[in-house]
Amino acid sequence: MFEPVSPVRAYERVVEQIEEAVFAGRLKPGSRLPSERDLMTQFGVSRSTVREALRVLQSNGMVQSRAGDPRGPEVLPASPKTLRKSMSRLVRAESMSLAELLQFRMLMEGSAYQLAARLRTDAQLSEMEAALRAMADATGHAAFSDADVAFHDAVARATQNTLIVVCSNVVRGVVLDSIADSLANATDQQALMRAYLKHHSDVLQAIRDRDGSLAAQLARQALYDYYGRHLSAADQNLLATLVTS
Amino acid sequence: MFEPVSPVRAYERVVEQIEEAVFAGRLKPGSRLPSERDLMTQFGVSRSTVREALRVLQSNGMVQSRAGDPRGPEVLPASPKTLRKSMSRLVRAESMSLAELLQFRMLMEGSAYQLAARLRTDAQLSEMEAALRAMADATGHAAFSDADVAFHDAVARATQNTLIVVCSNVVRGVVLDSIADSLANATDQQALMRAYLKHHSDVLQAIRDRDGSLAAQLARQALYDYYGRHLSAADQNLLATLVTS
DNA sequence: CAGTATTTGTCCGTATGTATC
DNA sequence: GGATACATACGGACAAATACT
Repeated sequence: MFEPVSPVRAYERVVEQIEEAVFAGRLKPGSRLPSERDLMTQFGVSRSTVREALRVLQSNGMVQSRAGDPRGPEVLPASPKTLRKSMSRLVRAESMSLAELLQFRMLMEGSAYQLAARLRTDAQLSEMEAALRAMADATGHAAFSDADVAFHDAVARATQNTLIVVCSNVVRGVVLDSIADSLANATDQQALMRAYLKHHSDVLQAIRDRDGSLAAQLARQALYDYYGRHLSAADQNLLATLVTS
Repeated sequence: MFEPVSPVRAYERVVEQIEEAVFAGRLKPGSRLPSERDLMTQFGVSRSTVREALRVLQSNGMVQSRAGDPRGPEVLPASPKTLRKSMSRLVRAESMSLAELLQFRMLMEGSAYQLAARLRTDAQLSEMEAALRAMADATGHAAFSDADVAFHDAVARATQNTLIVVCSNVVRGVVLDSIADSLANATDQQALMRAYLKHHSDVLQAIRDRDGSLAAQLARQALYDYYGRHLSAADQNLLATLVTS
């Protein structure tokens, strides 16, 4: 019948009002909020309350205040930064297994590559080719990994879907965090890198030909070959069936 | 040669330390933080600084303080609530379109249904059948929607992948947030619900038969038919090609 | 059940470092 | 370089809310 009520703090109402003004467009990105002292009088609350509200808004990536700036706190444009932060937090807290992460990444990147093969522009194709050359020219593992990130990022951007870009980015980062040391200490590192490079070259050709299904399958295969060794036999079998799906 | 430095506020360092303790498992969900006065002395900062840090942690869903509780702020378990909040924010700020959201959901649920068709147990199949019956028996829109959620959740759980469960849940919630009013005010609501129910029945049969590809395609088709009307013609064309992929 | 002690929520005042004009 | 206004951080204070005895 009735809903339980929770007391609404003063700082929360300040947050709500400023949030609402931003969403309604009355406060555009780049514009400035009144100073903390002005906000005190406008909201009729103390300085501490205003500050707590500003800290919350800052933590959510909506405003940014700098000490001594007479123009007041800046209203920031919406960005997926906080989305990435909260997703990373969740992944870390849930302590998900590497198999789950890798499975998710195979599904996600498979879809991403399929879309990218259809929607990519010539300029984006050039970006991917440049990243692939950087991978081939890379001497150390760090440079190779950076170029790899650039390649995947170019593909994700080609999908023109913010969520795919962010999710791919986050999951890739978490996977790397989990087994970065294993990769760096691999005995047959050179052979792995060559095989990985070959995979990317094949994928790129599929994207060039706008063959989405092939690109998706090759992308899943590359992930499986590169990371699958770190899984149990049972998990390897499960993921192997995903490659050709 | 040198990296640019940005001043690190006192409250941020407090946040970092508490966050790190939670991630490292030294602070488990349900346990209590020291009182604000104890935190003052432990961190060597003023009470305002401690409070700003606690507000940030509370905004991120990691702790919860209640006025007058001598046990101190409670450490909360990880929850996808903030993930959903930040994603909704991006949509409201119009830096992410409904088309992107729906596209992502079609990819995600397609993969989920494919996996679920392979991995589902008989018990999970029974859950889905029960949810489908609840949808058929539902009188109002609210009950119908609740049963729909239960159905999708049972499918997501059948994948045995936490990330898929969470992401599906979050994206579904954000989509509903965006167009809940449009759905509730639809003139041909009854017809929509009947068509939606028929789709689910077909999908369930595919899951029963362990036909992953068919289940995935039917799931994408259901989403397109149910939500596609809210998109522009160009976006509809793009998503239509996704259905049969 | 009531009293008490503790904690949070909020306010005020002040000192200090900083960015802009 | 100086003046001004700002954010940062500190300390003290009181009322409301909560838990425990």
